[in-house]
Amino acid sequence: MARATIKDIALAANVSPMTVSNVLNGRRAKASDETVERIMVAVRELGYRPNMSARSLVSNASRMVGVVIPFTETQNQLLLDNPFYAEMISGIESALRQNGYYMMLSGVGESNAQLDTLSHWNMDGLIVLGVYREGLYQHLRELDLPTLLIDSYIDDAHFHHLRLDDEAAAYAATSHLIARGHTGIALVTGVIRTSGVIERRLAGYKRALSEAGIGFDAARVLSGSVTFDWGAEAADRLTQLPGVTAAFCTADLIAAGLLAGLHRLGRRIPEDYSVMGFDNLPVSRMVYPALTTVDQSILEKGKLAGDLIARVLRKEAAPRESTTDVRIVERDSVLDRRPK
Amino acid sequence: MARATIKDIALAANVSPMTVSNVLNGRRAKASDETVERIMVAVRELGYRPNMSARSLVSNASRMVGVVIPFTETQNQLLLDNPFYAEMISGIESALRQNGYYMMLSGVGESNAQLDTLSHWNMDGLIVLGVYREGLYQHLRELDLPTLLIDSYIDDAHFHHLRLDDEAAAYAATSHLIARGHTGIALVTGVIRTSGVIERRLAGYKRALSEAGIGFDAARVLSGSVTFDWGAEAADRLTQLPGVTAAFCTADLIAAGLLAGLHRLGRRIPEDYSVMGFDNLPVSRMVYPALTTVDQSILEKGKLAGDLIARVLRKEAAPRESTTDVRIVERDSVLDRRPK
DNA sequence: CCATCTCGGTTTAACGTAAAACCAGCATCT
DNA sequence: AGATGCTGGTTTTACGTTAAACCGAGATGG
Repeated sequence: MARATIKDIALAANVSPMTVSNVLNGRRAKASDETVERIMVAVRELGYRPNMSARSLVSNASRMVGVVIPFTETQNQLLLDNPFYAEMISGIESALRQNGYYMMLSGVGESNAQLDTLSHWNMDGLIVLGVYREGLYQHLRELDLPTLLIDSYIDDAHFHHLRLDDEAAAYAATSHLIARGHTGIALVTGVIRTSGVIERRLAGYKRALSEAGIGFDAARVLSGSVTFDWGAEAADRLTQLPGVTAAFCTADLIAAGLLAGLHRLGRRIPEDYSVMGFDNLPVSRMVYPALTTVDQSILEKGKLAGDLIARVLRKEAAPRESTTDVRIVERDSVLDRRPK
Repeated sequence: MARATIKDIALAANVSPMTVSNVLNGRRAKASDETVERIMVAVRELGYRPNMSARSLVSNASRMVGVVIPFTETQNQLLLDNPFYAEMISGIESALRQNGYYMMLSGVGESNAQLDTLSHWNMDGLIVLGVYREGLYQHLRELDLPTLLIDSYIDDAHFHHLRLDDEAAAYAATSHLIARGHTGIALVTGVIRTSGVIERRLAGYKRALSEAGIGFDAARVLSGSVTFDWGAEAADRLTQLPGVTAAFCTADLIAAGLLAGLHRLGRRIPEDYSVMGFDNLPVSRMVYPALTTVDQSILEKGKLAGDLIARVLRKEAAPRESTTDVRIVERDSVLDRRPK
């Protein structure tokens, strides 16, 4: 026997299909209690499951939100092995679900093909994580859907934004090190793209130095990629730098690599070098020593993103731009050098 | 202007909608090159995007495979923060995409609600990661879809299976420690459910001991959960055990915790305790010292899973049960105690 | 020379659902 | 008494696509 449809229910409950539809979707309270009861019995007995394809076709909506994350650069693979994205997605999914929406995950790499697949499924809205080439944003605009960009500084009224105050966060982290007596502070970071997150963190780093009367030295900015391997490599560079006693890494993944690299070179942490991370990923507790880091409560941010897009989809008032807070988590990777 | 439909294309190319459909889907080569060309031009000019809802409705298929992972126990949240699942999903998605399928991710917790949502969308097949209560499998059977279970020992001809030889893997790991002169070997593991993965690993551990003439001591089996925190806690228990010089953890996450716990207690690794993990997660390289572990190439396994279900959906011959291989990765957390 | 096949399509109908318009019967106002 | 509104529905139509059946013209076969 094929799956029961709304018509089968109608037949069994002796009403019209439209009444079944109305009752099931809680529209216009146009049904007597008795009718509702008959319908519900039929639904249960026939094991009715709504057909979302049909619903989506006729209503031109899907109750699905597409979530876009980058593909890895080398292989065309979801960047889920980056725990940052993984945690964010958990948060998004959770909030969407509680708002009655469903998540459809898609990676995006060089082509827009995957984005198209999303659009073929009639997404109600989109959440886009991370930074992409400009062409993608053009494509997003053309899809003309409610779209929330996370951690992106694209300037366009078409998009909603969720991000943290990267400048202030980097300022806070650098100041944390300065307050503990460090003056030789390196910045270990990913690629500096214009108009991006890292640029702003660099600005915060500079401001903290400048306010403390420490001169900025471009040689102390080590720029690579947001990976463990780059962190490990950066250790070699860091130890060449005279006068440096601390490193602020703009990602925990980089910091973890730096720790490993410094171990390899026989340096002690935090005695020889203090290290700060960024994100407060689970891994920051697992490395040795546990990382002092900037917590940006990724899970909460993801949930907020889900709530925001749900608000937009319900046509409720929602801010065009939202900013989340940041907080420093002290663990064991930073030495207090101040004289007692 | 609304999105162009197949009818608009038909009008513009001066053919019937059916011909457009046939050309676009490469069915029965029933179109002259010239017609194909005209259609393609129209498709490009009108920016046609297929409507999957309509397609799915009429063809009763979706080219989507549902991927089920557990929710966290405490909150109802995707267990994506477990890098094991994250990596597996990357692999699955990649393979599905290459086979022309799309992935729809869903968490499952206490209720079957989320599984129902999947079924409302007309999934073509399912991939189920991890172990659940029996009720879920009953529900899965009722959905009557091609279903691949990963790492599950449910015995039912209705399902396809993909797993590794857990007994042999644990045997290999334990033997690795024995070969390096260890005789006091603890097993630190998650919850031992009947008919589960861990039970088999326990069996492999026992067999290795027995073949080496080492007596099995139940006190040396520390069972908790597959978390960093349990590993950290287990350090206290481990250090109470007389004669123990090594621990085989059935997950890298546990091993990472154990390392942190032993550091806290001032023990050196591997000098005081050798530690082995399982999975070869990225984190196993990041901890200090880097973990010797059992690599189960999760990404490849995920890809294999995607390929397998695609084969089943194409009605090609596909094995009911597949087993993947395992390999030991030597790093710095195991001491060779054999006399030189 | 008639039957059959192939090519390049067309026509018809249907998938399951919901929006919109409609309607009968009764109660209520004025 | 006629207009109006409410209750509890029903009917009609449409969404975009594809499966299945059909068809005319020319080629092929015996």
